[in-house]
Parts: sequence; C-alpha cells; structure tokens
Amino acid sequence: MAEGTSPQGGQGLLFLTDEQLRKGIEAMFFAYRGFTADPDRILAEKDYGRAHHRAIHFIHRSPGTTVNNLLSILGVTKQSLNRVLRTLVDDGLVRSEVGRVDKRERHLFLTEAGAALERELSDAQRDRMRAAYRAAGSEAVAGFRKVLEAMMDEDMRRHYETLKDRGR
Amino acid sequence: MAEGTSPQGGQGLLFLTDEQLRKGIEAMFFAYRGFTADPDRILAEKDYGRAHHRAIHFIHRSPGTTVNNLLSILGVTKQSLNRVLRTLVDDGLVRSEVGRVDKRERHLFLTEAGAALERELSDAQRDRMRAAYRAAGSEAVAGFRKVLEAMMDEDMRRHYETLKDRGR
DNA sequence: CTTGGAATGTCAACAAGGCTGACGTATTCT
DNA sequence: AGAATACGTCAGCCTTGTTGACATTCCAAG
Repeated sequence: MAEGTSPQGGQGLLFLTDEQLRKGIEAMFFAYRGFTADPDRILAEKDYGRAHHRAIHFIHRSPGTTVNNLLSILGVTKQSLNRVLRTLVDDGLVRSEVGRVDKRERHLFLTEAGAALERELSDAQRDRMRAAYRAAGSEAVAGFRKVLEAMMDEDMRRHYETLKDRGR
Repeated sequence: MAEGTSPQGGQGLLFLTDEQLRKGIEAMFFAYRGFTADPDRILAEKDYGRAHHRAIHFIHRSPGTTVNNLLSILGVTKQSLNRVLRTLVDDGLVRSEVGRVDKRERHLFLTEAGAALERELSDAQRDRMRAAYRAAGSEAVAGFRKVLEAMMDEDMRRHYETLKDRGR
C-alpha cells in the first residue's frame, strides 16, 4: 500500500506505463542538472570545466591510474583527455609519473593543490547528494543506486564495480 | 532489517559515509552515460545532437509551448536554442505558430515527421529505462524517483512537477 | 638484434553546442 | 507615446568532443 507502481512490490513484472517511464526520463534530465550545478559554479571561477572535474575525480579515486585506464573510464579520445590533462599538469594539480615496470605508461596522481581542488568540488557535490539522500530516506537510497546500476552499459558497470571494490 | 544503510529505515538521520556518497556520485555519472547512449546513436545517424533531442522531447510533452517556456525548461540561451530550433523547423520536424491571443509568442508543435522521430528516440530510451526498472524492482523505482527529485534545483523541480501534472 | 605492435604524446583541423553582446521588429502593456 | 516583452539574428568566442597523421619510446617475439 505504500507502493505507487505495482502491488507485487520488489521483484516480478511491473506495470510500467509510458507516462511512468517518461517521468523517470525527465527526472534523470533535471536531476543531472542539479547534480552538476554546484561543481560547475566552482569550476567556472577557476577557468576549468566539467572535463577537468571528471579527470580529477577519477585520478583521486584511483591514484596512479594510467592514461589508458582513465581513457576507458571517461569514454573520450586520448586527444581530448590529453588537452585537459596537460592544463592540469601545467597548473600543478596533477603529477604524471613514468611507469617503473612499464616505462611507456604514465601514472597519474593529484598534487596537494589538485587534492585541494578535488576536495572543494566533491564537498559541494556530496553536500547536495547528502541532502537528497536525507530528504528521500534510506530505503529510497538503496533503490536509487539499484536503478542507476541497472541503467549502465556493461563496460561502465565494470568500471563502476572496480571503483566500488577499491573502497572496501 | 532489509536495509543496508541505516537501522531506522525511511526517515530520520542517515549515517552517510563519504564512500557511500561517492558511490552515488559515480553511479549518477555512469548511469547518465547509459541513459543517453541509445538516443545518441540514433541521433548521430541523422546528424542531430542531444540538443535536438531535448527540444523535441519537451515540445512533445507540452505541445504549443512557447519559445520562452522551452528556454527556461532547457536552461540555455535563446541563441543556442534558436540554432537548434531553426534546423528542426527547416527540416520539417517542428512547426512554429504565431500566437492567437499574444501575437508576439510562437507556439511550437511537432509535425508528423517530428513525432515519428520523437517516438523512435523515446522508444529507445524507454526500453532502457524499463529494463532498469524491471531489474531493480518496483520498490527501487519509487526510491529512485524520490532521490532524483530531491536532487533537483528548485526551478527545475517546478518544471518537473508541471510536466508531471499534465499527465494526470 | 631487429622488428612489430602497444602506449603515449602532439599537431592540425573541424563540429556541436554552450556563451555574451548588440541590434531589429513586432506586439502589448502602462 | 513610450516602455517592456517575445522573438529572431548576426558575430564572435570557448569548451569539449571528434578524425587523421605522425613521432617516440619501449616491450616482446622471432
């Protein structure tokens, strides 16, 4: 009775109207805007963009990651990533270290300044996420994650799970 | 007891670690990629982009909407929207009608061709949404929507609710 | 030891889709 | 009559994505 979508709550077939699906689509659209709004404001002040944020985020999450790995996580071309990475290295936010075992690879790390910016950005983003979680309640949070995970492409889910494991 | 995040399930304070919040952030990032992947493929074939998709989507949802209204939903400048809208009108996907009560306004409608493309795009997007919903279960769906709604900016939530009401 | 292929970096050119600023025109409101 | 509104448009700029071509460096296989 606390449901809204179907009486058989949980598993099994759902009765999904186009309307319900459209609402989900629009919720994704509007929510993603909110999701990026706070970091975007901070980035604009510092003349960086979302691309820089993404690079910084995943370097922070996987210190020492290679360029190729980052490439496949972000899903852009190396030229595109390189442009962003170069400015971050030049500005002293990211350190690129030649691999010791395979010297062709570059391992990426945040410098102190990079870590500081990362903190500033993710604080802002986490604040909103936390507020949304609190407003929605813990049951909602579990469902939120479940649906998002089911929405990912296979490759992306692989990356997502890998990052997940690191934290455990 | 079926919870994972907190013992007081539902309302009240949640114990949210940075790790949990980060996972949510990454889930949003990866899921949004999946969310746009299918329409993007269709659009690429037809030399359109996401901007066209968004315009088409919201014109479909609110037939006869004005340019100004669309502008505030999409959150872009009129120059940006106009570029997109012009190609859609030129290509015969959108019809722009001078307002009868206020002749300064233009009311936007999808033509048959426009409606056909809208269907193709939203079919693809709904298929993924439906699959995700089914995989996650109906309880998850309710939570998903709840968190997303809480994540929106005020203005966006207003638009979201307005679209919501139309369907009822 | 040479050679093929992988990983990386870099140059150039281009496109989509944001943005600002300025201006014109029709229409409506005060 | 004059101000404000709705819309369109021109011009120019930025970010971030794309392709294509090419150099370098290194690993590994023959």
